[in-house]
Amino acid sequence: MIKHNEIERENIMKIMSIPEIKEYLNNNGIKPSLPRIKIFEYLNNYKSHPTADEIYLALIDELITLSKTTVYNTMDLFLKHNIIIQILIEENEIRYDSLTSNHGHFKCIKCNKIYDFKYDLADISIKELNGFSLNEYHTYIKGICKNCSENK
Amino acid sequence: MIKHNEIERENIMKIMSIPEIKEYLNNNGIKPSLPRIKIFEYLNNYKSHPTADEIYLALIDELITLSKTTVYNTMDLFLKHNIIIQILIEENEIRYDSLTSNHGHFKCIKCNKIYDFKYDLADISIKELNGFSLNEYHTYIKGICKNCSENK
DNA sequence: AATTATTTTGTAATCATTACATTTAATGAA
DNA sequence: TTCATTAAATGTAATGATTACAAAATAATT
Ligand SMILES: [Mn+2]
Ligand SMILES: [Mn+2]
Ligand SMILES: [Zn+2]
Ligand SMILES: [Zn+2]
Repeated sequence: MIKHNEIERENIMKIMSIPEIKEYLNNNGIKPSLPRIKIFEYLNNYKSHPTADEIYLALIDELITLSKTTVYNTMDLFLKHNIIIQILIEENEIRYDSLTSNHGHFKCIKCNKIYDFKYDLADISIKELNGFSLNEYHTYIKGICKNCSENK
Repeated sequence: MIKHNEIERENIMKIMSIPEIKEYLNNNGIKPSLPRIKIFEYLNNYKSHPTADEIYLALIDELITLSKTTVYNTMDLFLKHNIIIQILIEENEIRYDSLTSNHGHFKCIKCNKIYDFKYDLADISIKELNGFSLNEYHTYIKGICKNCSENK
């Protein structure tokens, strides 16, 4: 179970080939079964931050025996091995992201697309949190994306 | 329906008396019925950022006919009139906050307490979001609070 | 091949939230 | 005050995402 370094983490969002995904899962202690590979591929190589249901619907045509339970099980497994994170933006829906390094999300309320952005909350000193130990940062912003503003 | 200014907003988190809550609801176009007053009082004067269920359980002894539906209806009404916000920290649970001005939340993973902190994301320029219009900022941090660290 | 462990699946249960229809309370003419 | 109208609160049932659980399929090991 090799620990990945920062440079490798930065690369996670790059599109990965099937052999690369296999190796990545192996390196993180996950046996790369077909559903796991395909689910990770979809998560990592497709632009969106999908829900479990979206993953299921995207893959069911190809993996015709896939069950939703498998998607949920796989998400739990990926979470346990820290190769994905959950993101909460709308109530009652969990989205998943294979980019695990700290970054923010922007959700456009017109086209519903979720954009990543870099930022570091550690830059800001928060006096109310002196003496606290901060482990996980989450930030999301809602608004209207550039594309939707222009195409009025 | 009077528009409140910044100074008034800053005061929201201050503990409010029943007559003050009545006036506040009236000023925001909400008829101050007993359940509404009590729910807002609990939300505003009690430290926590409760779920609908926590509000219900906290008030049912006093308002013995209160229904959970009323709590949800009231939350929707308060949201529509912008006197509360929703906060999402854990999956599948919606919490509510009567402090509507932009601020962050810290959730301690030991004692589960949720702390407020001030900060302004607008201070940070995010180059990926040039040309986007940003409407709502949400930030939460998870970790261990000072109190829980000290009482090891 | 037979045995054992792992992975995947289908079905049923859970639980927060929502929908809806009914009851209760408040308002406001007559 | 009484009657009619509107608003508020309630109880019950439905929804829908997630989880629990046990069986079936697959892979690994002997
Ligand atoms: Mn992301
Ligand atoms: Mn708060
Ligand atoms: Zn958009
Ligand atoms: Zn604590």
